[in-house]
Amino acid sequence: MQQLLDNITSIVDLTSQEAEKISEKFRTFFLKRKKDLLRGGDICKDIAFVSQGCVRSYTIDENGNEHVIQLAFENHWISDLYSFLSLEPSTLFIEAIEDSKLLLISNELLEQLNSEVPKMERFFRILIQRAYVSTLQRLEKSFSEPAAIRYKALIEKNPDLLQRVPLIYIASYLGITPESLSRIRKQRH
Amino acid sequence: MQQLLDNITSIVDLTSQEAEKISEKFRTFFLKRKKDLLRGGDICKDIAFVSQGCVRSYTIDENGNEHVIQLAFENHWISDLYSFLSLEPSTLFIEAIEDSKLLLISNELLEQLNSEVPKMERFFRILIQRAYVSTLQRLEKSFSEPAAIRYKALIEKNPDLLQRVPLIYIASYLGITPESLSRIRKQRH
DNA sequence: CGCGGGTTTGATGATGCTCAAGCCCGGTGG
DNA sequence: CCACCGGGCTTGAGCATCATCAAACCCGCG
Repeated sequence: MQQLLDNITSIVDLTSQEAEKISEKFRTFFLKRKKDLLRGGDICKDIAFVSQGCVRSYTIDENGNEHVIQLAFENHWISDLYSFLSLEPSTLFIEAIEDSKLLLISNELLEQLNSEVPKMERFFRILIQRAYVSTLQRLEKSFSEPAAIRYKALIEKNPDLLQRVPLIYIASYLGITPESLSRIRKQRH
Repeated sequence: MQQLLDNITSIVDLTSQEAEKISEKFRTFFLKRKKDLLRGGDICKDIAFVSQGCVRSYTIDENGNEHVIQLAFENHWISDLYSFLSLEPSTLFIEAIEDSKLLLISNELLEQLNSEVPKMERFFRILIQRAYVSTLQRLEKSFSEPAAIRYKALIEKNPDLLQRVPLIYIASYLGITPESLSRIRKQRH
């Protein structure tokens, strides 16, 4: 739980009372490898902070192909924001890649928290801003750079990805097939 | 200015005092076709609400190719959020496609506004959330669907695009070249 | 009238996909 | 303890999509 508070205070300051109010709204949840936190079609009732482990979100398109939207290691957040906020059925699946420990907060408790600790509104705004900016960059790179370069950049920025995430998910995150990634990896060095 | 307030109250309620405080922080700015609001390398000092006209943001990659990031008509917002919030030099250009009327708010005035009218924090959080979600969908579609289908969907959702935005920018927004878009348009009907 | 931006057309090639097959290896059950 | 899965990864052949380069076209506007 301290880990969560550290994550929040890296963006906004908290008094100990505020920290207390935050802590009591989150609940711990253990998710085994390959198990779902969210299934497409369900309503996404929680936002998750990854305390330990590794989690991915993905969609399944009309042809039945998976597309990894997000990869979240420790100290990152994951959710289907659209469903969480609109209360519409989700189009995303969220699944553990490793046995993971999550801290969850529900929609209702987040509403409460936002009114009790207005700073949290700011915190989440900044969190979402960063996610938005990085998604725009990801989009732009996917238009301007071939997959080989995006792969190299991804691994350099995140070396433990290779140890912890199967290549099929890395390929999907990059928007290519496992076969293409395999061929990319074979080239050069 | 009423247009701006309408846009805000479509998401959060405002008292007339709050509306007043908001109005006085924005300034009107006319931007001629082909003129820049922001140049890459500069710091993005304002967020813009498009009151009339049409504006685009784009990057220029290492090879000198432009990539349209955003297209904003009336009642939409545009900025380089990354630069605006971090005060780092921008990587984006923002340019008018049509003669446009913008309402601008600077970083400092927005800070003030956020503290005077805390609802604005909420408003912008929701605005950014929506932008984030739609960018994620755009990314996923660009991985899962060929350009021809994305083009069709874009035009159906936004028919006046064809009247108002040159095809080169539409192509770029879709992540393809003008030549490819031309060929897509030639096929089927 | 001619310039120039936007669009089209054609030829060729790169990137990445599909389908099919095989390999490697860790886990499970007999 | 071994045999046999089965998931993850690789390899190959052929193909779709889209890019590149070069040229021509169209048309509004100075």
